[in-house]
Amino acid sequence: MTVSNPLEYIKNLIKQKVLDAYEACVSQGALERADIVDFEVEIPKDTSNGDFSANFAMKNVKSLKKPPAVIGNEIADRLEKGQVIESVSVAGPGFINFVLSGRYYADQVNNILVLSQDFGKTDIFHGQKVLVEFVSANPTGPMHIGNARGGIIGDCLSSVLSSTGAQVSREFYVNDAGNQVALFGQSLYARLYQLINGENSIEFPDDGYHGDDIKELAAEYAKQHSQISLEDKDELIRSLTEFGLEKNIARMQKDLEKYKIVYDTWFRESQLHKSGYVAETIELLEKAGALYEKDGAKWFRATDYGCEKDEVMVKANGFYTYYAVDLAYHRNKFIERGFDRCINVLGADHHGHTIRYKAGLKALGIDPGRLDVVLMQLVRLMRDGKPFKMSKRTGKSITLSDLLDEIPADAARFFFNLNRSESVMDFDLSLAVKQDSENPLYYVQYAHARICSILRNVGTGCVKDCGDYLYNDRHERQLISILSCFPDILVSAAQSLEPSKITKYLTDLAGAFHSFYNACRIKGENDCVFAGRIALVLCTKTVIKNALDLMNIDAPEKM
RNA sequence: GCGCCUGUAGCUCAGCUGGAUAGAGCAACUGCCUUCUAAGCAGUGGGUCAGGGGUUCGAGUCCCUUCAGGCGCGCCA
Repeated sequence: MTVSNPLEYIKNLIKQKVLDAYEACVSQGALERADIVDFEVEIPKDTSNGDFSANFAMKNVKSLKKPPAVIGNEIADRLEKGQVIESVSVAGPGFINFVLSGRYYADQVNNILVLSQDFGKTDIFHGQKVLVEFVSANPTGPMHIGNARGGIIGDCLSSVLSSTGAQVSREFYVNDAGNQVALFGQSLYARLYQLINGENSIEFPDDGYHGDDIKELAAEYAKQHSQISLEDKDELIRSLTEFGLEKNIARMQKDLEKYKIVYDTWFRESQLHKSGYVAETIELLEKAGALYEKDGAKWFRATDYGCEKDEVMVKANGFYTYYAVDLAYHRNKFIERGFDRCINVLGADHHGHTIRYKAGLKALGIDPGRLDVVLMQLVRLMRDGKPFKMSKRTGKSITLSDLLDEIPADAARFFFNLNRSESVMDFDLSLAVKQDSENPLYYVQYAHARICSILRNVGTGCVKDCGDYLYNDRHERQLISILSCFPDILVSAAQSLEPSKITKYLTDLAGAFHSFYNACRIKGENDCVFAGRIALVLCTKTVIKNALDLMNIDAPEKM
């Protein structure tokens, strides 16, 4: 028998044993019968107290009308020991502490060996069709460091959700229409004009894109088109825009690929316009009576759905607002493409969108609970401990492409997934470029390489499981406990939409392995110990590999 | 002004949805390679969990409040 989530399994088992013991207390008159308050079985912070602890006694002080220490002892006296539970004690304010047997630890190891590359997978979100949209940078310029963070959060979150059984699609939403794109075209036109007729021949639009990438695009266009007519401005802008967008989109795809992010779909905003889907969405709102006209514009009664103010959907000039298009896009995800759940990874500067999206969905008759927004605080760029501004406008920012020229994709992937997304992140360039032990990725990868080296040196023999070995060393037990948590970590990461739990976990796991390695020898030990420890090393290798695979980071055999 | 996020060791951050003496990494100091990878391990020092109230057996965690920082509040996207 294999257990996909051993941590959950053992917690439930202990919980049941406690309840059984309580029944025994009742039938023997030691405790009165009462409605039991739900309690938790947890791994104590300080494992010298035990492998697991239950807070049954404290939770039920009121219902059982006895001090927690008394309740704890009555329960502990009647707890059935055996294959799994080695000893029980009561400590502190009334915790019932459990020490588990060597057999239990051996079972954990064998379970992982059997499940192998499937260890970690669960089915809590089985069958759920999920769309994760992330990065979605404007195709009007290069991607910045913030996109690097959003990229790994979205990508890794997608993998985490897959591991829990969800059917996940990764999507990049390409804003290839609208005001920004028009401005992009005008900027390109101005640069091309200047290129042909001189720097001061035409005024550059005030709110245009000032970056050097625009100049480069214009120059490239000039090189590829021998006949350029500046007279037909509209046609030229159209052509330039198309040229620029395709170049930029292709470049983003290339950069993201280098960053090891592969999308299932690159969804273009323009197709929502072409197919009339935006218009259709507005009509639906109209029919639902959620719209009204004011000052020549069409407004959505967002205040009826929990927002602070109403929103313009169709501007007085007849164009749709960004919000209207985005709402149509979300309707498309849920209705046209049938996703059960959609997750957007957004920069924290967009946090105001969340409530508006949800309001719009509600008005369209779609349950807003099906949309989740992961807000990611922005990355603050530092150099030598001092912050410096980045701006797409001035074009002086460090792009994702620049970054990946400096540091390996794996290091960047690990680094940007180190902190939970809600925390602001300082990114010190001078530090990140250094590829030394300050990067925690190497700590983790080193553990894997070290394991491979051990296996090369001592061989695995014919070890298929841990044999008769019972794990009694505290380093072994600590390592096994952490290994067993892996599926539960993935579940927790999926539920909280927080993929940084994986990097945290990997660091803990690597630490436990390094400690074990220093405390316990393998080579030269008798056959029984040898088999047991090789089995444990194999497990560790499997779990590190599974976790790194999940993050799409290389697990090196040598370092 | 209103709203969202953040405040934990010198620095970067965890803290498992309320549990035991608040933990890691980096930096500092002390030990450990003629034995499986020292990119490692073991140990020491370092804290008013921003401040103040409250809720209860019990608060870094929940509520209120003050302070500090970040970000939003366009017929921009």
